[in-house]
Amino acid sequence: MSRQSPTYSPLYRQIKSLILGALQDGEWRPGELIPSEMELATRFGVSQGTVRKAIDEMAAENLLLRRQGRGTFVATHNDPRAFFRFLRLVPLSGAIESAKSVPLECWRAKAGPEAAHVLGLKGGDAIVIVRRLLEFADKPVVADEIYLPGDIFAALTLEMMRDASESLYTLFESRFGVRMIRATERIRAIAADRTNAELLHVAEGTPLLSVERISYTYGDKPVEWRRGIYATQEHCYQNELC
Amino acid sequence: MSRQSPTYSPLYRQIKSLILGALQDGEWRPGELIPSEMELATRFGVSQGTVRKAIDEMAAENLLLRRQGRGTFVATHNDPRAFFRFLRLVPLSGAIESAKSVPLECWRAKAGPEAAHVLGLKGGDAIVIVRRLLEFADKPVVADEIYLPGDIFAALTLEMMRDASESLYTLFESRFGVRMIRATERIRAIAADRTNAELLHVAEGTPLLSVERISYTYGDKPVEWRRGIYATQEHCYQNELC
DNA sequence: GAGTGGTCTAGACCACCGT
DNA sequence: CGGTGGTCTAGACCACTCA
Repeated sequence: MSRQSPTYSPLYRQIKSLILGALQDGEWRPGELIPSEMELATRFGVSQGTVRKAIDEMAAENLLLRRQGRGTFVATHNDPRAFFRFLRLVPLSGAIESAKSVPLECWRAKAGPEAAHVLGLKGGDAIVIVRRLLEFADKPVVADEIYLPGDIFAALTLEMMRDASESLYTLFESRFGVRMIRATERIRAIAADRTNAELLHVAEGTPLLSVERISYTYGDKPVEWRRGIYATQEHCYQNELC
Repeated sequence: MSRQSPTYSPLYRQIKSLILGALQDGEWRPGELIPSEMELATRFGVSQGTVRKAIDEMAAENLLLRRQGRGTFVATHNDPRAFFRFLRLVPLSGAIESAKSVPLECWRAKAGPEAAHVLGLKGGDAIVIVRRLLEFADKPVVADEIYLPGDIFAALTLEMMRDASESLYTLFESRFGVRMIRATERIRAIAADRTNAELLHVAEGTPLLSVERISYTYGDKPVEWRRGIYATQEHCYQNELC
């Protein structure tokens, strides 16, 4: 007889929202251990199975990482598995190469209409722009230009990126408390202009991939706009369809 | 005290294997309704919850499709959701365009070393080669060359593909009983040669995407090797990283 | 209203990890 | 050894679909 509200949401999804909120508030930082399922169950006043289902979904979305016998951890980019989820470039040969990030420039600017739109800012808001190279086996393969919201990344410097042995996203996590959750990429083929030709050591006019990425953090908030130019003479962008 | 075998597999995974086997044997065809969770539970002598967990995983892998109140169905490519999982090309404008497949050629050949290797055949084994165009808004955007194992696709003809209003993969399902489960794609940038330039109505030398796909059916068996040439003047390859 | 998948609970036991 | 996540069960009830 009693009618549920039209926007029915099962209990485990409400629990999921609560855990998500705690993550967003920084109650547990990336890489940290969160309370056990039983603890969370008593905290939220539900059964362990309900907490389990909430965590299951969040683990499937790569927000949490379960480790049997140890506990559940906040996912982090400081982990090879997460790293290759966001860098889809692999050598044609199949060999395993380590990537090295070479920061070139880092400066402040005011957002143009396009950057403002993508990042959810107003035109003229402060942004930070980074240019960097990605090298495989000491050869340049990717030239990135990265646009970041100025309010969050005001303190970012070239030195910071040079000193960091880790990936950029790991740096963003540890220094700025921003964790990238997901991203969309739009890929097109372009011809190398003079700048890209020099950076990537290819002839002008060489076909290259243009990979435009928008990255989102908790709450689907866009926090990075990036255009990567990929040389695909000896590498390719690998994707899984499933 | 009793020690499990070193290759421990939980009950629900064994159930999953049984259901997978039934799918592979064609007990239920793509699009068909499979028995209810309770029926499967009694059939396999386990609880409903165990069957549920097996089906959960298979639904997550896009092998099955759950529909509340109706039942669980064998996934099929005859479904827009599945269709766009395998065609990642979208218009830059964001408008929704319907794709149209235009078969050009279809002939028999013997597998060269590369095709044989990819498709798990012996060199010289029979294969079927298809060339076709994909048009968006009546303009050619993709030129595909498709290599198929001859033993399975011997009966494939150009007429068959012309008559089929559905997608190629839907045709493969209904006429050949082959369902594509997953695929890998390797993307590179190339310059248009004369053939591609004519097919796609672009100037010779225009940068294009080369998308090489290997598609797998049940049991991770490769059953399609495809090279697509994508024109990205007005479209782009869109990918989700998560 | 009957049947389906979806949620929630409670309890038992197992596999894994650190100490 | 104790604590964690992982599995399995049984049962109750809810939401959805279709005849």
